[in-house]
Amino acid sequence: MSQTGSRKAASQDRRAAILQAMLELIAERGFHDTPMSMVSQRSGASAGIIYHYFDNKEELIHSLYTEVKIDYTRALMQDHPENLPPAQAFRQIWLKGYQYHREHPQETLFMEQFENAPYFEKHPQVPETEEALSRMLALFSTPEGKFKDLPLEVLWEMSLGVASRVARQEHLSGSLGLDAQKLDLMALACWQAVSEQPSAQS
Amino acid sequence: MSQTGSRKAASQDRRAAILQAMLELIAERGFHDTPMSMVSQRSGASAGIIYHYFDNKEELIHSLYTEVKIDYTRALMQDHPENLPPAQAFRQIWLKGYQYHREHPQETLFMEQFENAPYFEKHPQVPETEEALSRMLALFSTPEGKFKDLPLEVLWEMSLGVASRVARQEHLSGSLGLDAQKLDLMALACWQAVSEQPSAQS
Amino acid sequence: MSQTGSRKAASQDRRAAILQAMLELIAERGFHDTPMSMVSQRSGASAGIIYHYFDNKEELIHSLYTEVKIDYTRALMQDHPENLPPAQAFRQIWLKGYQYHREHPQETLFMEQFENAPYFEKHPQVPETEEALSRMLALFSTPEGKFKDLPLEVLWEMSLGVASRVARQEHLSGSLGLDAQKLDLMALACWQAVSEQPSAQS
Amino acid sequence: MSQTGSRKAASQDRRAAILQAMLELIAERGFHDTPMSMVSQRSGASAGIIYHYFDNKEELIHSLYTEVKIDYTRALMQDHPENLPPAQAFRQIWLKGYQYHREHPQETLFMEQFENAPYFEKHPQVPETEEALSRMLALFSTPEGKFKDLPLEVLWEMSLGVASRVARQEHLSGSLGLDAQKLDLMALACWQAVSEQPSAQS
DNA sequence: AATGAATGAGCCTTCATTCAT
DNA sequence: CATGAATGAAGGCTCATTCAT
Repeated sequence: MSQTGSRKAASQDRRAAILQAMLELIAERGFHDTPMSMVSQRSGASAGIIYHYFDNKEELIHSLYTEVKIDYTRALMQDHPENLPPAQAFRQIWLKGYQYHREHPQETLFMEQFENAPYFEKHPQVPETEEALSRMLALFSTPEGKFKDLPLEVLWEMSLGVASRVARQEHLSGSLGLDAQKLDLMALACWQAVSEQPSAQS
Repeated sequence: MSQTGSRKAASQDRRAAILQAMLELIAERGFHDTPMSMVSQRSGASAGIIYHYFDNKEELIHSLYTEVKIDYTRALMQDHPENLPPAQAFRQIWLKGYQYHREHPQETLFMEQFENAPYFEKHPQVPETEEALSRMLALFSTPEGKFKDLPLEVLWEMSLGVASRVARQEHLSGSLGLDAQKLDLMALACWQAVSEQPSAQS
Repeated sequence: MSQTGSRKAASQDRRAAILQAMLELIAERGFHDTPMSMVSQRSGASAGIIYHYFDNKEELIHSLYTEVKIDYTRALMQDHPENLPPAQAFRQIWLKGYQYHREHPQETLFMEQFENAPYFEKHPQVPETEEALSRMLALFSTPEGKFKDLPLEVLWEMSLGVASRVARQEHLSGSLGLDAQKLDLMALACWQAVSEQPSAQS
Repeated sequence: MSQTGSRKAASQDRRAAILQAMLELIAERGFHDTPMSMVSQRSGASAGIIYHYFDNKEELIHSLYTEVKIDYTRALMQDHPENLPPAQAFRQIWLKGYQYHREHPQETLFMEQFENAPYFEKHPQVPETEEALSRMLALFSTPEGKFKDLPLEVLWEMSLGVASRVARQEHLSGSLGLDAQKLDLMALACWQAVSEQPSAQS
């Protein structure tokens, strides 16, 4: 059984290596400039065996997306502070999102590409993400701090979407000079955008 | 001269037809799932003649990007209101941006894809866009209304970037139920994000 | 008539320009890397009009070959010395051949390529060449100086063939350091090869 | 190991079949009238697999040239007689050269074409050929028999160059009626051309 | 006669996927 | 399970030739 165990482990390693290779290559070159032969080479797996783990290239990419999305969601929710005023909670989550994207540029580029690719059938919802999202939302439906009355998608774009895109731009074009103070200002700006402001209308 | 003129006109028509076909197809299928043969078919031009108008596929796409970008910029600046309070000016521009994206989903999808494609060398700056951008910026460096002290790229993502991405999502996933009131709220939210707020609570 | 004459002259000029362009381009790039469009460009003739002068690319090349071959033959026979001892006559002709090839590298490269191209149907004999050849031969069937009893083609390769190939090599690889003395030695060597030697067997 | 061996053998066979097909086709039709699809068909290999063995068409042709050149060189040096008077040694080598070209018309046509093709960058020296050439030269720098004081390229054209071109002509235009006696006479003629003659008449 | 835009067959090459070993 | 040679359908692009103007 220990043998079976190690075989299984080796198998999981190989699967992971393939996913990792695909992730790196897509970030570097894009979907279509990433031939399976290159994934094979980079991952150390033979061309044939990849089709043992994944039905085809498309399915491999969908699997990768699911894994990355879960990883990202976990990062967002990790060490989640309980009992914090909404503004603070938002700030922390926003900063964690930004940090994730900065520390995982490949994942960021990949998600961006994937979500922009019209030839990929709509990816099924990732349950982990859905659940985390609703947990997050609950934090911001309190008397002390509410979101504006806008669709969830819009709120997302105004907050974590901005974090993602700014982090991606920083990665691609070098630094934008965002120090801790500027990051705080950005988190605040997003909070001002999504939250009900005391005396809004200028 | 009328003969030369009509020949020129026909030639321009064909060029435009090719660009249009490429635009539609990229929006529908993406760069790499758009073979030149399909562009040829859709545009009614023969496969060979495309290379009379464009050096190669890549150059065709770059040309398309330039044209679309200019078109978009024009839309943003059209009927530009002089002597408006910054908050109002911002609101108008934001709404025009949003409107453009809603009315030009293909252009929107295309720009998004193009700007996300790692295999496209940096496209040369489009002068029209640069100029419009600086004209816009001038509107928001007044005592009555200033932008937050954040890089231009960040401000863009928090404002017109949001308009683009929300419009794109609406196009892809059907309506998000954004009526005029919600759009106003969104424009305001973006303004709150990018502008210096009177008493920013911590 | 003067108009007709000048029209005819212009027409001939154009024809010549086309042939010249093709000659240059083939020498520089070879048959197959010489598109008709390039011939059109270099010659200043439109793509369409070329087919007014020549049936197709192949016929154009055959016409060029005929012209070049006649030109070459004329050069060989020009100022032909009468009443010279065979050895002297041979030397003069050989040197004229060599000189032609040095002064006309494009023609030389073209003839070489043409005669080596398996896809060109056998070119019909050029009468001018045939006639010149037999006039030349007559010079070397005298008691004082005879050719060896070998087929004409062999004698050709041992004499003017060598001149052609050496001149071509010099052109391609820069100088081989062939001064007047060496050229004389080469002419002599060829004469020794083709002529009956007094006491041959070493 | 026998398995690996046979796989290797099969692989070598296929490589050889591709080279052979290319050789035949170039001899029949020339480089540019030999599409890869035809090489694929003639060799029995699929179109794609050719690129497993060779980077591209050009590299395939260069590889072919190297192989043919080595083969030719081997033929020239095979059973090389030691301690023969230079005139005899020359005669033997010349005849072997001629014989090779007669027995290998495809190789002959191919080499001729290759060496005449302006679009092929200079092929890297083939070491085997270089070495054989210098071994040959040594035979003809003795008191009893010397070459004329002419560049090596010239001597080559006057000797083995002639053998090649005559053999090629015989192949293309049928027999020139060259029996053993005539061949001996040709070998002698070439020797007379390249060697210092006792009393060279002017 | 002259132009040059247009055609479309064909070329070289790539690559997702399969399958004999 | 694993390998990697093999397949063959495209894909981007070229170019000899035609034809509307």
